[in-house]
Amino acid sequence: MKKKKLFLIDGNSYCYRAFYAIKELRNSKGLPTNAVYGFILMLKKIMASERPDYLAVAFDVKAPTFRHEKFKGYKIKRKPMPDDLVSQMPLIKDMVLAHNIPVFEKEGYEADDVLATIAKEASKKGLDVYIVTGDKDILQFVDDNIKIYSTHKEGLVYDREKVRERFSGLGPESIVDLMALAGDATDNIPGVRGIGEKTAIELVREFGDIENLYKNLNRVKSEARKKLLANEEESARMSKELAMIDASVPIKIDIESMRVAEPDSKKLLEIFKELEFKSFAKEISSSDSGVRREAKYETIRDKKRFDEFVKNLNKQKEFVLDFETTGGNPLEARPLGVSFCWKAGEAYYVSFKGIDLKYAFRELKSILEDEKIKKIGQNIKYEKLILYNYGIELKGISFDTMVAAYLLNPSKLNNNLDDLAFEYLSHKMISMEDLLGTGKKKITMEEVSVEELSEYSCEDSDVTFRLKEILEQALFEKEMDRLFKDIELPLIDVLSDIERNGVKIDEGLLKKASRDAEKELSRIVTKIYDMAGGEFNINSPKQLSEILFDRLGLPVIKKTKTGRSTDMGVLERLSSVHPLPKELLRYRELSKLKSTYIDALPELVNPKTGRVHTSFNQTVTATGRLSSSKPNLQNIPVKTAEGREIRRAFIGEGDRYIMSADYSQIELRILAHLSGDEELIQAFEKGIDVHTHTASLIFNVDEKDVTPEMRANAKTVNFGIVYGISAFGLSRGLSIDPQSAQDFIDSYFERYPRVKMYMEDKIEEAKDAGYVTTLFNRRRYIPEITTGAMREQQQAERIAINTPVQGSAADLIKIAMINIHEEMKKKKLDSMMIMQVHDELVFEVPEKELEEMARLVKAKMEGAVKLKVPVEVTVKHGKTWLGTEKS
DNA sequence: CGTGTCGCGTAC
DNA sequence: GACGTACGCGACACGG
Repeated sequence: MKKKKLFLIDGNSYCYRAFYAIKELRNSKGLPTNAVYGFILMLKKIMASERPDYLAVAFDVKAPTFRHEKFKGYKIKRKPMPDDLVSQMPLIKDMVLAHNIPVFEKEGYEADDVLATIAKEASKKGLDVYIVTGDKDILQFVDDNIKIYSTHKEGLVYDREKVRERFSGLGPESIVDLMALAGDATDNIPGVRGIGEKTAIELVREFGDIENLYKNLNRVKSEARKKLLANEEESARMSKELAMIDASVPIKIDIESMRVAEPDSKKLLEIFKELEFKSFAKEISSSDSGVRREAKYETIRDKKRFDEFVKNLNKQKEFVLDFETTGGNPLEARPLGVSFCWKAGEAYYVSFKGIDLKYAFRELKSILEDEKIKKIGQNIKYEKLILYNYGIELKGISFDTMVAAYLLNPSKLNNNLDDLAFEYLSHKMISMEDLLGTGKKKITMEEVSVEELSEYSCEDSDVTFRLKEILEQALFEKEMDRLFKDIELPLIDVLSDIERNGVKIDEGLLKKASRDAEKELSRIVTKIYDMAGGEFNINSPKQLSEILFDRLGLPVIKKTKTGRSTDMGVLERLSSVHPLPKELLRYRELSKLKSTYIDALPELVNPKTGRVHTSFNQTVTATGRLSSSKPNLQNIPVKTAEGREIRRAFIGEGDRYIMSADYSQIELRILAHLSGDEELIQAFEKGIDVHTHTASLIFNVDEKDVTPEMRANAKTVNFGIVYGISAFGLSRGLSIDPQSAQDFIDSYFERYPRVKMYMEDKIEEAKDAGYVTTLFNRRRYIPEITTGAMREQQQAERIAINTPVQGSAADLIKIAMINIHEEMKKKKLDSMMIMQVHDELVFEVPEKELEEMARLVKAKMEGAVKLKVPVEVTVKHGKTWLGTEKS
């Protein structure tokens, strides 16, 4: 019979190894986790490759060991364990224990001693023992049954033979003498100064051990060597004792307890979730969380059962609904079925393969439009948009799990149901991949069997229902229930309307612009090739930098991660040395306009409505702003005259007008409010142009003497302040040296002292609480402010300054949107809200409503929140988004 | 041939 | 590297 294998792991050695092998890693709370992660990987690897029958881990105990007692001069030269590793040690021990692997620690002993003690015992019992460590001194214990498994070198296992090979013929019994002479830096054994491993091996081979060596010191050939040895005899003898491992540690050894067993998956899962090790967590948690195990799902496919179901649904106060569709864009997607849930573990799927869709919607309409029957969803805006297509207006939205999860942590990348289920319910959902397959065998939603789709959909609804309970409580505990109920939930209705409305695009104008741009681009391209001395791909920064810096020999101004920068700033500076960069700038400008706007916009016009319907995402930005995509309507050019022309293509339908309403200096006003700075508040109260005012303060001149250049500089400083200014950033913005920028900043803070205090307060707050908040208690966690490296901490400080300002502005405009939307409905206006661009709202307005809308919008925007400063809104209108005149 | 990353540039 | 927040284009590298 083959001998059973026992693996004994030196926990500390493993921890160090893991800590340095895995680059920095933290969970979202800022807790370092890299060593735990690495430890698990190594543990898994050894389990998989060596298949041990028994396993145990030993750790050093942070206390003076017998070695300290014995040798008062035994000074700790070893660097202390890094703080980020110290904090992980308990986690690692818990994790090991959760694997049902015993952990040994003994006060006054190091891990080596404990391991050796166990190894001797196990060896006696006839086990094949492997000690896993990076320490050299343990090699003294190698014998027929005990081998050392090195953590330093992959696959290196020391048996007797390997030890002899490594130390030129010397065996395990000579290790302590070798170390007595050569010492061991990693294990803090001094040895004899001036004697290295090579000399030590020679001496031990000749004299056997150091006792014999010192008896016969006169026989040492080299005089110099003799002197070294004589000088440090004491150190050598001490080193030998230090190197000797004590294999008689008084611990109880029960080999059977080390037998490899199944891990405690519940405990392990808890740890993995806390540390946010998603992949590990998924491995152990498949579908055992109870969601499906206890579930009763029903597929409704005939009319009789459906009619009964509708009666039942009508009795509910609140339920989840979730559509399965042919996918993607809600204006084009076709519903395949819909699931409902009003009780955990119970869900119903109505298949439109069995029930006629038109009939189903006719029956459901009154329920869906009943304000008093509450609706829950995961991204319920999607459900609302689907229903619009069938003339149903979903009312009574009471919860959205995606939005709720976003509020709880807006920095998270994903708030999809799979991730939320896993995070909050430890439930691994049926994935899209499970449903549709992958690669060549991939099918569409329509091809999925009704049974499978039903199971999938019911699970979604069920999970959404369960999530709601948890997220609702969490929002309440963090005092974000008002933000959720009063702002984010009502906003869903507003955003659905904006998206459905869309905006009319003048496709003819863009077609012509495209042809014009095409012509001009080809002219520029010819010129560029000519100047460059050949054709190349101008769009490729790599090829371009070869032309600029290699062929033309222009100076490299700035580097990127992967090469030499050719961005705008660089090209501008190069244009004084060579004519090519100027042409490139022109090319870049025009091709950007053409590819991103002129050609992209018409592609997104919905053929049914003749308009573009953007998606306004409510759960993307870390600050609380909205984002817009497909197309992004929030970055349509405005700075340059040529770019601004794009806005001419945004038009009203027929003879309707575009009306836009802008907050003036909203972020600076919010800064004035949040900081309470008298000087800044005064400036706004008096209606002074804030950039002129800042200029007069930092340049120390009368407001009437502020030159346009001074104002422009002050404007850049004002922006910088909001972004969490740094001398370097400002110097770049103003094209001046960092010292002069610092001078600007200093004089700014001198004149606006409370602004400076505000910034310091926010940084302090973020350090204390771990997060910052906005006017309406929107929260953003910034763990990097204490856990990060220098650079990250500085970035975190700027985030702490900027987020309350940017986020409060977002709160403000969201409130305005809700109030305007409500008022427009109440007054049954024919106008439509069609865009939001952070500090601007855009409407499509018939002529007869121009006046009323201008008044209404201005009043609601300015009055959204009462600040310590007046809020000003400028309303303009015109036939296009470009040609707007004051209303 | 699809996917992910990078450099770059647009907006507020 | 270097002042905040986004989205999206084209190029390119990578893995099937």
